[in-house]
Amino acid sequence: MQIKITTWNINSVRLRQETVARFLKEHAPDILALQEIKCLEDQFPYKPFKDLGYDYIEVSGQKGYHGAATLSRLPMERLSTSFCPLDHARHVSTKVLAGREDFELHNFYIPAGGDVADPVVNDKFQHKLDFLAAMNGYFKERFKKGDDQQVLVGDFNIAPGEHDVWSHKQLLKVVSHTPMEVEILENLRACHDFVDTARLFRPVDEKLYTWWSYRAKDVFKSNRGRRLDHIWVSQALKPAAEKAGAQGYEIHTEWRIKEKPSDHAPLTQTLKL
DNA sequence: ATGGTAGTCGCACTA
Repeated sequence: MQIKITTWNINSVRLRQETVARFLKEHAPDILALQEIKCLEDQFPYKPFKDLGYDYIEVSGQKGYHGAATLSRLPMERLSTSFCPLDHARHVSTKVLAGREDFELHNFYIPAGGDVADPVVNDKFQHKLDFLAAMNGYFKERFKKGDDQQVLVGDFNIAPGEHDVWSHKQLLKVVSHTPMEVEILENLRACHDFVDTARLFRPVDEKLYTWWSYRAKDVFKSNRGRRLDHIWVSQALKPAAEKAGAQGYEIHTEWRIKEKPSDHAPLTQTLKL
């Protein structure tokens, strides 16, 4: 069984619902995890996506900001989780029912963290660190219980590697690539032995980006990108990601320059279960 | 070193 999972920070799902529908028709992922939907649950455009076969839709919304939604063609049950200390709508956790190969899918929109990389003077940065700590606590419990089929996707708002940003040196003091948050994210990954699927088949010194600022004049000419969006799998699912081969991981870069694009490109990982 | 853009809902905030 093959499962294609896409994650995409859409920066307003209502504004871009037609773009999303076009993507779904073209790439037909089994699961789409959206972040920054920027609407309430009852404002979410369920119909266009249900019409395309995404019968299972779980939304966590709030007015104007943040918000996440997971759409699936496979049966999926909502899990009740809590990661955000401020109770923002920043995650949707579900259990995907894929026959004997059920797995948990966690769709995250980790706080960006404001401008100053110091939790003492910047509440938003502290919030980001607290959110990461809550993730760590959750997965500790899950693995203890033996629920070891875990997929984590979303906008983590952290580009961990030197080659996950256009200039390691120039971004060392820029929130998203500062040593403290990078270390905490790396600890979270290593502590649970999660696999960053981006680097399964790509060397660590290959530049990979999923986000480019709106403020650039010519996005790909300057190409000042960052890899803020991630798909991680637990060790139990590593063989499934490996079986998909190098083509199993794909950053859909061209969607960053479609008409009225999000500032993030969609990102896909295929699993062969 | 600075400011550049986008979205929601408004005249501010978040990214």
